[in-house]
Amino acid sequence: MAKSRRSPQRRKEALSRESIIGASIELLDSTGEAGLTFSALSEHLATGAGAIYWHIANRNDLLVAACDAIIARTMGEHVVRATPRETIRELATRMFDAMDAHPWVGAVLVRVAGQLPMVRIFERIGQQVRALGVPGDKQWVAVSAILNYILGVGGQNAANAQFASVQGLDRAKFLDEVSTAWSQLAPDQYPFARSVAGHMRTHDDRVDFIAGIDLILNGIRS
Amino acid sequence: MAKSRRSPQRRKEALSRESIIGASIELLDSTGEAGLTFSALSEHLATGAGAIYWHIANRNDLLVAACDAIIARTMGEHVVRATPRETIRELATRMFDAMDAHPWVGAVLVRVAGQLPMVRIFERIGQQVRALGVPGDKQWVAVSAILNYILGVGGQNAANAQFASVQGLDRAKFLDEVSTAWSQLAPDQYPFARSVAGHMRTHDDRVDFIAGIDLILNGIRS
DNA sequence: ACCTGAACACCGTTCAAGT
DNA sequence: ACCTGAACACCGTTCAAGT
Repeated sequence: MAKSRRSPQRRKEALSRESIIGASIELLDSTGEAGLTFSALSEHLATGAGAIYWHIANRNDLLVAACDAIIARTMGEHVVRATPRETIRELATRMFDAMDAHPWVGAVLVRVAGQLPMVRIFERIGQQVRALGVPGDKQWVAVSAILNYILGVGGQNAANAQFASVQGLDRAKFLDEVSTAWSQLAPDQYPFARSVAGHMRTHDDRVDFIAGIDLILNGIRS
Repeated sequence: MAKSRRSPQRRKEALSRESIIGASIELLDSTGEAGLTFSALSEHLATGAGAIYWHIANRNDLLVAACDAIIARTMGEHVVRATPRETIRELATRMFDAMDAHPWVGAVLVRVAGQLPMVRIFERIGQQVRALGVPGDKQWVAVSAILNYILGVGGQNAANAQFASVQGLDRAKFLDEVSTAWSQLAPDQYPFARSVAGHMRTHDDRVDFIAGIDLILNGIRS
């Protein structure tokens, strides 16, 4: 009110690490990992390309920060489950859903070994593995098995999503194509791949993912 | 002999897809994934950059082909083991060793869902899971669990190797640094990560990897 | 302290021209 | 048919100059 003049739509608020990360996530969700360029990002933020470097170190830093923002959200919310086993299932399912909603997360996650986003997941699952009563010297292997399985699935999902989007196919169409390709492999060399080609066409990724978690949990128990 | 003149050292034989893939693998092993550029590769092959495109479609095609060459070698050799379980352990161990010797393979592998290199591994493990007596409708989940675990570990190893090489550290020094970082996390937020920080410093990746495979195999049996 | 935007070095890919 | 190498479009990052 005191201000005599305001631009009709304030074009931007002060740039900040948070606003940059937020814009990056939007960009990553809509255009994939390759879509996160400094020119697209600076346009999105109505600023110069170089300005971004005042707040972040480099592109990789930005990618990890964006990934960590998703993971912090995903792992942050409280879990209300009766048993450690159910809690682990819940956490794993959340991870699946997060990587499904943001396919680039899976791809980034597999390259940030030992860094913050991974530690968050590791910690959360680790506490439950401990609560499960797994002896101390077996906890590392148990948690690693669950975590690496999640990362593997995440990477694959990211690859599927990227491959499908490059070809302009939706997910179902894409899986259908892969399934067809597998069913046409040489019968003497690829009998197993052929035999499960049909399953790939009809299966529910999410259900199979959780079945895999259950399988590993059974292995942990024994 | 009929030839009047030969260049003292024939600078190159005819370019071929195979020779390009071979040179790519050398380059990838020595300089990592970022080191595979068309300028480095064409220099290595004593040819022009554009010539390579006569034999391969693009950089990604080349990366997948290089990866597949390693996987074909790794999965190709015959396994002489008494039981399906031992055979799976052997195949998984080979994968670990291959990804350890060629860290870029893990990174490439997680992005080629459904394509040839992955199908090779899938098939090989699938046949053994079938031999294990797993019922038909559970085979997909069982194989996926093993495969995704391997991919997860491979991705992590690739990330570790790349991170370590960027910082000019050897693997042991690098793990030592991560271990120290984990042990300094906030005790109330990261009790589990802190508790296993010591294990990370001393553990044998390969041994723990196989322990994870055994854990999954136990889950499959139950 | 924070931002601008031109400049730099480098990259994958294309393509007219050669053999 | 296969190769050359200059040209193109694009990228992450830097930095002198502004406010």
